Amino acid sequence: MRLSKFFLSTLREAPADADVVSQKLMLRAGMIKKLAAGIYNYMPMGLKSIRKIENIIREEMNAAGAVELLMPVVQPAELWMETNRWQKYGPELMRIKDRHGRDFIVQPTSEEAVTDIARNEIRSYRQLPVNFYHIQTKFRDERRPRFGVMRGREFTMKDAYSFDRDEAGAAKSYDAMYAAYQRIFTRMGLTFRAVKADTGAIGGSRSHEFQVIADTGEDAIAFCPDSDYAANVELAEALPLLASRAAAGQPMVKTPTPGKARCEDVAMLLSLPLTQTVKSIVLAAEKTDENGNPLPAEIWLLLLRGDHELNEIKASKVTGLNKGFRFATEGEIVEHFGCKPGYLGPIGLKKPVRIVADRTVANMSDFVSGANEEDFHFTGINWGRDLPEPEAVADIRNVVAGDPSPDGKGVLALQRGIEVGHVFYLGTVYSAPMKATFLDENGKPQLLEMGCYGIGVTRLLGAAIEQNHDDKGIIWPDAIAPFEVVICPLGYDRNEGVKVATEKLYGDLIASGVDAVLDDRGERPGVMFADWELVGVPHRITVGDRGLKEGNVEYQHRRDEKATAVPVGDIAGLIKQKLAR
RNA sequence: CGGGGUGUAGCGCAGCCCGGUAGCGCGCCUGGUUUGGGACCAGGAUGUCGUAGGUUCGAAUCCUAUCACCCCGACCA
Repeated sequence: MRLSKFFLSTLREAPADADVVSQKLMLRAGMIKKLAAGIYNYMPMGLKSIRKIENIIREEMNAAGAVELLMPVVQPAELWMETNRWQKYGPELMRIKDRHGRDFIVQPTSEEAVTDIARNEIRSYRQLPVNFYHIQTKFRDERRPRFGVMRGREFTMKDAYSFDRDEAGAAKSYDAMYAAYQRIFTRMGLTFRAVKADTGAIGGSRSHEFQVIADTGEDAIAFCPDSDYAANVELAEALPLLASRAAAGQPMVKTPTPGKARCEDVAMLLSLPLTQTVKSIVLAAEKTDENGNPLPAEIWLLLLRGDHELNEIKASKVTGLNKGFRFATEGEIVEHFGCKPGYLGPIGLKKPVRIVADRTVANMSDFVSGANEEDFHFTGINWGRDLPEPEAVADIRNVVAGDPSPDGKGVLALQRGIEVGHVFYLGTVYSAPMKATFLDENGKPQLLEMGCYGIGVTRLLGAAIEQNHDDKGIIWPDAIAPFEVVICPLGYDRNEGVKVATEKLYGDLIASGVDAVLDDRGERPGVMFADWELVGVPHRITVGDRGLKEGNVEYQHRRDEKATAVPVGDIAGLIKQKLAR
């Protein structure tokens, strides 16, 4: 591609409303333009990378046996009513009406549409398994769109849906997709990790997220450097840090702790380690009577060690809290504890509450907790002696670095990631309400077993940049760079020698299938270098009069400090070698 | 959704308090000189000052409404 036939529009300064580095760089490099909150134009330079991402995905999906089709962006509400998602999805689901007043949605995902296809088209077990996918525009009306294309409202997603005759088949389909995803992100040149993820209401163990590792990621990942254990912190199991409970060694004492509402402050005041304190988190579970009338909320006290954090997803799996909960109001807290937040604890309650201790807390002894009296804590608290054993002991905290790995093979480390893919076993959650069945060998209808597999195409663009940039701009991995190579001729418009050598080189590269761009603007070198470093093309060849006199051009990788001289005759070969062609 | 903030040229910003008919840098256009890290000189174009009302002789500036956008919060005892 000659730049004069393409379109490049860079900015020296990023628009003021850009919040993350990938968004700033994409805007500055002219890859995207914001049209509205969370809605972007993809400019030619951005689209080039997107197409490369899509093609890698497409090739690997096809190789894994999936079949591409295309389902519409606008879908009838009736389909979404069948699965009850019309009611359940909430305001993120964009709802529109046509001219007749009929309800439609703008698809955030396509389970309904694909299940509708499946129930109409799949009649026999002989047609199974099958995996349909498409790469299509999605819309989710995010509460707060941000992070550029990483959490936009409109975005492109590859979503695949497998259909199998039984769970064993679905497991195979799942494994095939898992393997395909490994290949896809590897080919893109990204550092990533497949982590175990929450399965929500569906349960089971088959759910993995593919996380691109980046410090700026929204998700926290726990992994074990000594094994292959990796899980989203939402899910990562926290083992008890105390194997057993030590015998009580102190009497329980009410201690003044004026103004010290946080565990850290109390520990410091009393010169105790933070690990000797217990924090109290009060939740409320709404209750209704048989007729569905609201009853007073049931109040729960969750106890965590002072240095630990509540994991709400884990809490939501505790029996009694699994129907939904919220944080208790201050009124509810005062009513049950007789005290304002800051000095709460399990001892001296005004009204009974249900108590859940984290696994570690359950094995603590001589610990410190609020006294349910403003400006007082108890020290030397012991289970069984000073208060009854907790009603329930559960894993309700986030793991922290240094925790033992759940597989028993070392300790956990934490890192941050950007979720770019998710593979998920669905079972019959869509096929059942939509009555998507096939006939088995005995002519009996059976529900289709499903799995779904998503890749955020446009999010990948941002994630790749978050992972690969420096203060000058983007540094694309070869496979998803808008161009693989840029040729910067110095004096293209006025030096015949440079022009001839450049044209020859450009012709050679194009003929070898290299995706090269020739900067034929005749710009000054500083302008060209700055632009292409911003855009992030990984390989640069500089053709200048000075080098040509020695028979050389210059090669510089975007990560190289300096250019190296390469004989004119060797450069095309060098590039092909670098690109592994 | 709650709180805060901002809307002035393609981008970044000043002007607003104290009303008098809009400016700076970058970019863009023309000509010239330059040409190995975002050149220089000269000339030039571009704004319904987010929108709609109101106050006023006069509104970017004051008032009201509205829209858009951004930030923070909604993991906490």
